[in-house]
Amino acid sequence: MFSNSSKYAIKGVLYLAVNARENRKVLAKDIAKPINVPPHYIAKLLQELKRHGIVSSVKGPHGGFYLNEENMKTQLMKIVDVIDGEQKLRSCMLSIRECDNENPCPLHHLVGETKTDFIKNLENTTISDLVANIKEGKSILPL
Amino acid sequence: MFSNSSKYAIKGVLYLAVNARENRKVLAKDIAKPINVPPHYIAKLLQELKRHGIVSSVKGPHGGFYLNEENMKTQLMKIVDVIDGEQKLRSCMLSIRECDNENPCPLHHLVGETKTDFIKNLENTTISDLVANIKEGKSILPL
DNA sequence: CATATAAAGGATAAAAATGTCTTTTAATCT
DNA sequence: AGATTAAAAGACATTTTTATCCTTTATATG
Repeated sequence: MFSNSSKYAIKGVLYLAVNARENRKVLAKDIAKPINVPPHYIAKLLQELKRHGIVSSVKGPHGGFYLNEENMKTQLMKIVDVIDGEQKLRSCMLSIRECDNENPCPLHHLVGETKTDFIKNLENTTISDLVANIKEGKSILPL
Repeated sequence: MFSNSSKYAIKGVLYLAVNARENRKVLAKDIAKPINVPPHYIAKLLQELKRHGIVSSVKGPHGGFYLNEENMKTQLMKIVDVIDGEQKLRSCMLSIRECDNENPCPLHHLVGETKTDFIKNLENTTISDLVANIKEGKSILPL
């Protein structure tokens, strides 16, 4: 569906959403174990996410990563787009360029609304939505 | 969603379904161009599919690949399973082992029925179903 | 039976994804 | 200012996926 890297990125951001705040930053190396991702790997991904304004960070003593109020409003799609590129998700099941509703490839109807709905969900769901679900017990940690 | 290799495999099988029969076999190298897949690559994939009884082939003069009646009944899921492994498709969006309906990961509900439906479609749809759709003009070639 | 044909199989190469390590830069604290 | 901390950046290593090439085996045909 999407790459390991995107999964890692989402897990990292979600971990920050639950465990970090501006006055309670988390070090890259302390995120790695709880979300089950190699330390240097998650560090790289968080750097990239920071560059795109999806997470916040401060260097030096008492530094680390966190999400501010604005970051919490990030759509899941934004994360996937930064890491994998949105196109990867939207492209035809058989990678046929001309495939669309007018010219559907042989698998097009098999996916049908399904895929469109999924993408809409990624666009409409924010990090804080996911956190809300967790707090309401609708979904669970750990990652 | 699934790998390039699976896409190639599906395209190859579909091409055979439409263009080959036991008395009209197609050479591996002649499949490559119309489905837009490297010649040696599709040859490898067809070998693997043959091993699993998904396509038929004969060596030597007037040999080549084709689908018999039985092959036409292959479920799409079978192809994906042979090439990618079914598990890849079924696994949790965040690759969390314990994730299921009782212990849903934070993305679980986002996919919801959607993914289950898609997998059911792959299981219920056969090559001849896809060919029928093409003949009825519900989906289009080329690949 | 010899020869040509085409898949099968094995080895290798290239590219992309994943993972690790080292150095540099920025912030904090004494 | 100097030392320490931690992210940022860049280089490097490994693994997996994708792609190509060469040899072997099976089949048909003259």
